[in-house]
Amino acid sequence: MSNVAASVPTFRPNATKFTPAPARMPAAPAAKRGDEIDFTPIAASAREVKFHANQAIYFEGDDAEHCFKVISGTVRLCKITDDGRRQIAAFVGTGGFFGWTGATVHKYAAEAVTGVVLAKYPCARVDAAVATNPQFGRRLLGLITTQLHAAQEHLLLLGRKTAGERLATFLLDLICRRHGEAAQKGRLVLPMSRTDIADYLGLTVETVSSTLSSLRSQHVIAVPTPEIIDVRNAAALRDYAMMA
Amino acid sequence: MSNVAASVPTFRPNATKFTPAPARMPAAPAAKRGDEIDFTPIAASAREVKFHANQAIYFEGDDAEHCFKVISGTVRLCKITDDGRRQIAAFVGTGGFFGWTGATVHKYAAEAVTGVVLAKYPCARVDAAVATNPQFGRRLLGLITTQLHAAQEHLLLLGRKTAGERLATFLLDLICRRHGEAAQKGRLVLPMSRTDIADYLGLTVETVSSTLSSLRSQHVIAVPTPEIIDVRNAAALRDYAMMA
DNA sequence: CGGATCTTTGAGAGTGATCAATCACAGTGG
DNA sequence: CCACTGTGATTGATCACTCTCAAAGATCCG
Repeated sequence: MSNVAASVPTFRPNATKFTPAPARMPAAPAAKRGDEIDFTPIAASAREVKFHANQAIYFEGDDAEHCFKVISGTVRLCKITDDGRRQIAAFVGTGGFFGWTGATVHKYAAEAVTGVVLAKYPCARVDAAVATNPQFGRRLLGLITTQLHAAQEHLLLLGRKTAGERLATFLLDLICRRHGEAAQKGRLVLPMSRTDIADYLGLTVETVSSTLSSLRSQHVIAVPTPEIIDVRNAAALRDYAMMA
Repeated sequence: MSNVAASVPTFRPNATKFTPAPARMPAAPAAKRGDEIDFTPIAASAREVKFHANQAIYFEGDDAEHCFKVISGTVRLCKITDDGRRQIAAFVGTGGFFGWTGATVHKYAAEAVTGVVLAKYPCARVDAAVATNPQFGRRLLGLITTQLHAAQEHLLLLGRKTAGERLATFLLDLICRRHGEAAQKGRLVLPMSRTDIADYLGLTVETVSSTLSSLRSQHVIAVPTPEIIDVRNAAALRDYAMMA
């Protein structure tokens, strides 16, 4: 099982040293969200680790020794085919949890999108906590269930939506989740590249770019810099996303 | 939130009365699989219910009062857009579990593909069992985690694979899961229609049909009747599916 | 200022969708 | 018994959305 596909850089030596989540990720105090999990039952076994942008956190097929909670930054979870095609299953932002697998190995790779700080927990400890602390197990179950629902929603996007609908849905999702509260309402600061967006939405970079340009020309959004998107007409965006 | 999309029949009055999973689903004694769950902790609260082919079990948005285990037959889990586009997130076969949601409502619709017999469990009971019986919670967590991984694998298929690869992957999956052990190795008895397959794979009926014809003309498969597919060359099928 | 990476733009090509028959089969009623 | 009807599957022609290929522009950093 060749995890390291030829063309996909997972540990770029020339990446910035660490860049602790730059302006892209304002240092807001990680407002508690409903889908966030309380790890106090296993807090003692936590260790803090850091990764810089585009560094691999683990590969698909690696032994599942640890799972992680994002303290700051953004992580992508992805699968890669032998010929290099990549699909990003999810972006995990501050407060998010990933890396849990019932099996002995990880089923997908995890990579840092920005510089990230993570809390690292031994899977064995998590499993033990589940087996002894029903309340903890219940919360973890709720978290994984939420992730399953998100994945199913994404199936609809990848299977049945057009490029315009995908982009609009993506932007609206970001507005809702608001990784790192932007100062102004309607302003999105994207932590990820166009390539990442394309691999998340099942499109090519070129299609992402031209679709954004199309939205821009209709004054639905403005793109002052590539990583900043101002939503000028949220209603039109919702129409585009095929949502009531 | 209009669940009942105009063109999609969810409760056809002219459907066969019950047809308890015909030849399509041989009455094999549901060999225990690893991803099956033991519901003895809440067995007392179970009730057996039946649905005939194409009958809705619940709609997206319905109150999440029950979850289900498949005793016999096949169920589809799907989402439908306002304009009628449908995406099937998963097929659930004998022994499978569905309908669990941490939230108060179901996040997707469930419909019988064939005539099905289900064991029905109150969500509240399941939740209570999770909160009091750590072993049960642990098993349920493992089950949902497996479903999440399956969904993520499907994301790769919908986002990055060609029509041929999708069909090949689908057939190989069926061979592995082998809903109802077919007598002979390599013979698949499809419980679902071409339309269902198309909505599962993010394609149209026509593309599914012509892709199957293409595989047939290359002697990779044989299709004696529309619902029977004999895999003649599994190796070629694996090549098609882009798998090592 | 030069080099690398990322983004944008545009022209052309191709896969899968759309549109339109035809076929196959089961159930129904004459 | 057999035309009639309705549903689902198949096939083919055409279309279009997105990909591919190519190049230029933008930004960052040395």
